[in-house]
Amino acid sequence: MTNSTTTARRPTRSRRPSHARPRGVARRIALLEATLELLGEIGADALTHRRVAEHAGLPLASTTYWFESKEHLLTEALRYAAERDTGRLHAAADTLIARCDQVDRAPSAAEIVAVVLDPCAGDSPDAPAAERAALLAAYALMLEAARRPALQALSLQWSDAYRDTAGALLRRAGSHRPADDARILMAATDGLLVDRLATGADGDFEPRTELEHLVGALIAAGGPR
Amino acid sequence: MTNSTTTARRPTRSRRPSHARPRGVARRIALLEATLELLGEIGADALTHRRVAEHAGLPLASTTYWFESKEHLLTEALRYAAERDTGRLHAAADTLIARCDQVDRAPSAAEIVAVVLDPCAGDSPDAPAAERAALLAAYALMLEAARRPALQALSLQWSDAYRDTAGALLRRAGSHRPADDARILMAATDGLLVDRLATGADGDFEPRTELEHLVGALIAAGGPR
DNA sequence: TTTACATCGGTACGTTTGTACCATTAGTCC
DNA sequence: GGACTAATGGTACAAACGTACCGATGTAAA
Repeated sequence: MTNSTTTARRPTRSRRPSHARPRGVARRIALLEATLELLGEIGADALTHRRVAEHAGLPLASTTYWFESKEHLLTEALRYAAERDTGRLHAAADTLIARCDQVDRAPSAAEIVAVVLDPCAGDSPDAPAAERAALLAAYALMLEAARRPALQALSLQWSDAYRDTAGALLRRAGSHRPADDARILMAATDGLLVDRLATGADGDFEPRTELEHLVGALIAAGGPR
Repeated sequence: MTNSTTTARRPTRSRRPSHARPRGVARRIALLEATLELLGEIGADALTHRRVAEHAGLPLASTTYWFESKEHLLTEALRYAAERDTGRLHAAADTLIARCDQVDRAPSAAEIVAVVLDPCAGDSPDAPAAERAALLAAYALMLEAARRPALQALSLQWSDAYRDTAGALLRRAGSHRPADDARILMAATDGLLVDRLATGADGDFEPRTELEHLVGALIAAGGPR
């Protein structure tokens, strides 16, 4: 809401203890998850301390106790989301690589796309809604990052991690320029998913199919030539 | 800000005259442009009536005179942006098609990418900053669209227009599945541009080059086979 | 010239916001 | 078990918000 310099009554003591206790850490995480869920459900401009606290089932003051400001809360939420997602991505990629190494074969386009799409798919029972919210939250934070240097560094890391992983898979699949191809694949993935959310075109096309075609085209390109 | 049901003092008479006068229309457009610029510069959650009015050099009341609510303002801003951009895109595409028809040749990958990238590039003197803001505004509205049906219909139109135009160009360039390829091209474009903004990786890669490679790969795919 | 309505800008109102404050309670270490 | 600090939750406040209101002013049709 940008209530910039409201009520500077005192020199703003620096909350944040040096030795957090387990229960406190759990609360902190609950707040981060509530932030991400709300970011996806109601959007960035409707996100308030009060709503985050309510969604997490915690008192209002817990938000400012664990995060110095709203900006700080957003930054930490992005960091949290990035770490969780890159973790999932790496795990999926490692599984695929192991499976391929076992029988000494290259990963197929479908397998690569499945890995890239995996962190979004989630494994919770209510996947569709959660997936939707997670995606929207991630993209909202990306947009915020364009304006805030602190977030920018985080999304650069996130983006690099995705690209490295996808690049490794593409190289094994025979891509002649894995780094570039990975960048294109990630960009197309994001674009397709956002388009689907923004237009509500749920049945009109299947990102997975489109991406498999793309991966096939990228790998084929530059090969025979 | 979501000040939902504030001050319902009276039955809210329905502003908006039936016959708008030229000066009024100009003001309305000034407000829409201010909205888009601010959306790109400061983000959705910092966008307020007051800031829009100030940015447009108009009194606060003009915002609520011309737009019933903040939601309405956002909706109209998206409509305005979509119309302006698809207009530019069509113009660029028509020019290219005419040029190709004259000497009976197919458009090159570079030319197609130039058309697709054109509406973003703008022609104003301060292109970089303006382009940046326009892009951010567009993507912010896309994200909003995922939650509001009114915006969803608009972004579907926007997306379709882009896809039709790009598809027509790709077909002429020899694509065997122009509709799908166009969708991928648009998605990759959006993804690359957003990534560049979000990560601040300004010199690390050139979307234009990446996209030209992509178009080449898409056209080649399915051809010889 | 009158009439009707579009437009304008200043202002007011009640709500919601971000954040500070502070009296407690609950762990943890000596 | 006393002392220290982390953690908690209720409350307070001023700023900023969305939006309503209204008298003044412009302008096209009658």
